[in-house]
Amino acid sequence: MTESLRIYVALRNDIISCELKPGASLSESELCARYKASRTPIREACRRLQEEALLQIVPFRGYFVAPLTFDEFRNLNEMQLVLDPAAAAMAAERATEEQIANIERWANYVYHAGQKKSYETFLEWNRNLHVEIAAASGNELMAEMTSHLQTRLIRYFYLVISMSSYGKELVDEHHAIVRAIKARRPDQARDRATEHVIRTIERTSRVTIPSVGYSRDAASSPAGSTSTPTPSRASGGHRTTH
Amino acid sequence: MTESLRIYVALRNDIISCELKPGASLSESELCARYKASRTPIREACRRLQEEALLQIVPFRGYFVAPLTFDEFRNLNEMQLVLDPAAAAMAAERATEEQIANIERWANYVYHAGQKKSYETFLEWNRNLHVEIAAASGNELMAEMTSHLQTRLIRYFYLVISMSSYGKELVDEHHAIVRAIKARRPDQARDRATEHVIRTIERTSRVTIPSVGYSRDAASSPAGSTSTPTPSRASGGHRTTH
DNA sequence: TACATACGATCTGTATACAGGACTCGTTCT
DNA sequence: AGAACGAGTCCTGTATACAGATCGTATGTA
Repeated sequence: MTESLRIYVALRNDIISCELKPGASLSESELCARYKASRTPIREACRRLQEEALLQIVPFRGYFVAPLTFDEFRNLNEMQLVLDPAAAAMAAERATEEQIANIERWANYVYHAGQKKSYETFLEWNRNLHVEIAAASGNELMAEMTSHLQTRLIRYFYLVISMSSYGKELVDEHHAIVRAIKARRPDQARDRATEHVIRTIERTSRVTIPSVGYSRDAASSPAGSTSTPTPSRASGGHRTTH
Repeated sequence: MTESLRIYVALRNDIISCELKPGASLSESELCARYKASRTPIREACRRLQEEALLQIVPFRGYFVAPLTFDEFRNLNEMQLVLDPAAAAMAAERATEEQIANIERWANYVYHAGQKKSYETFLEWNRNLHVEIAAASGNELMAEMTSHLQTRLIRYFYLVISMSSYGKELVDEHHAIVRAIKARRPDQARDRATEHVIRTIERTSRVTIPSVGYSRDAASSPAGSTSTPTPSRASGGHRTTH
C-alpha cells in the first residue's frame, strides 16, 4: 500500500492547495507520468479521493478535480455550524490535558499579513486546531467528520488569499474557544464555537472571490484545459440508497 | 464500473446484514470465488467499503469484516444525537412537499412482532426514514453523513433481533418527528428527534446482545475462522493528518 | 523439550496485457 | 453548406502476470 498511499497523499495535497485547479480534467496516463507510477496504484488513490469528494470520476470518461461551488461551500459551512459547537462542548468535558496543550499550540499561530506562505501555513494550523478539538471530543467519528469537512473547506480558503485584515479577530475567536474548553465549560465552548463559525461565514461572504476555476453552480469549468467536459454533479456523487 | 459496483453492492449487503460475520477474515481469492469476479474489481469494492468503515484492510495481511464494538456503537449514537436533531430542524424549514410525503411513507411501516423478515424490513425502513429526513434538510453533506451513520448503525440492530416489544413506541416517536416537520416547526422537530435518539439508546442498552462476533473493545474476534489475526483498530482507521 | 532460525507456501501490492466504450475527425448525403 | 454517419484513436474497466512480504512449518541446537 506504500506506493498507492504516496500517490494519494501527493495528489490530495495538489488538489487541496489548488495546484491542480478545481474543475481540471485529468487522465490516468497524465497522473502516471506526473507521479511516476503505474495505473493500479493511481486508480486506487483516485478512488479514495473520490470518496472524499475531492475528485469526481465519470465512468469511461475520466477524472476531474472536484469543482468549487457556492452550493458546496454553503453546505460545508452549515455542517460546520452543526459539528463544531458540539465538538467544542464535548471537548470541554472530555479533553485530556495533553489534548488541551495541543489545542493551545495550534491556536497560537499568528501570521504575517500579506505573506502568502504564512497565510497557507495559517490555514493548516487552523485546520489542525479544528480537527484537534474534534479529536478531543473523545469521539472518533466526530474527528473523522470534522477532518473531512476541514479538508474540503480549506480549498476554498486557499482560493481566497485575502483574509489578512481579519487575522486578528479570527485568532481572538480561536482563543475564546480554547479558553472555554480549558475552563471546562461546555456551554460556553459551544457558544464561542457557534459564534466563530458564524463570523467566519460572514467574513468569507464579504471577500471577493477570484474566478479561477470557480463555477457558480457546478456549471462551467474551463481551467485552461482544452475541451473540459463538465460532468454533472449527480453522476459521481454520494450514494443515498433508498 | 459496473462489475466493481455490483460487487460493492453485494458485499456491502452481506456485511450489513451480518451474513458475513463481524470480525470474519476474508481473502481476495475467497471473494473472487464468492462473487465470480476478478481481483481488480474486488479490490476496488473493498477499498470503498473500507472508506465506509465496514471493512478493515491490513496491508499485506488481508481483509476483515469490521468488528462491532461497544465503543463504536456509543460513538455512532453520540453522532446521531448531534446530527439527527439538526437535520430534523432543517427539514422542518426546507422540506419540499414531495419529501414530506416520502418521509411519511417510511414512517408508516408497522412490523409484525416476532417475524424476523418483518424486523429486517423494518430496519431498512427506519434507515430510509432517517436518511430521507436528512435529505430533506436540503444539505447534501447532512444526507451523506446520516446515510453513513445509519449504515454503520444498522449492523448493530441486525444483531439484536429483539426490539419486538419496543416497536410501538418507536413508531410513535417517528410519527411525532414527522408531525413536527410537517407542521413546519423546527424547534419541535429538533426536540422530538433528540428524544427519539435518546430513547433508542436507552432501549438498545437494555437488550442482551448475542456474542456473535461481538468484541468488547476491538479485541478478540474469533468468528469461526481458524486463526483470525485481529488487526489493531488504529491501522486501517481514519486519517487525521496533523 | 523448548526455542530460534530458515525454508516454503500463500497472499497481497504492482505492473501490464486485453477488451469494450467514448470522443474525434473525415466523409458522404441531403 | 450543414448535418448525419462511420471508421479510427484514445482511454477506461477488467483480467492476469510478476514481485515482494508475511505466516506457518520443519529442522537444528541448547
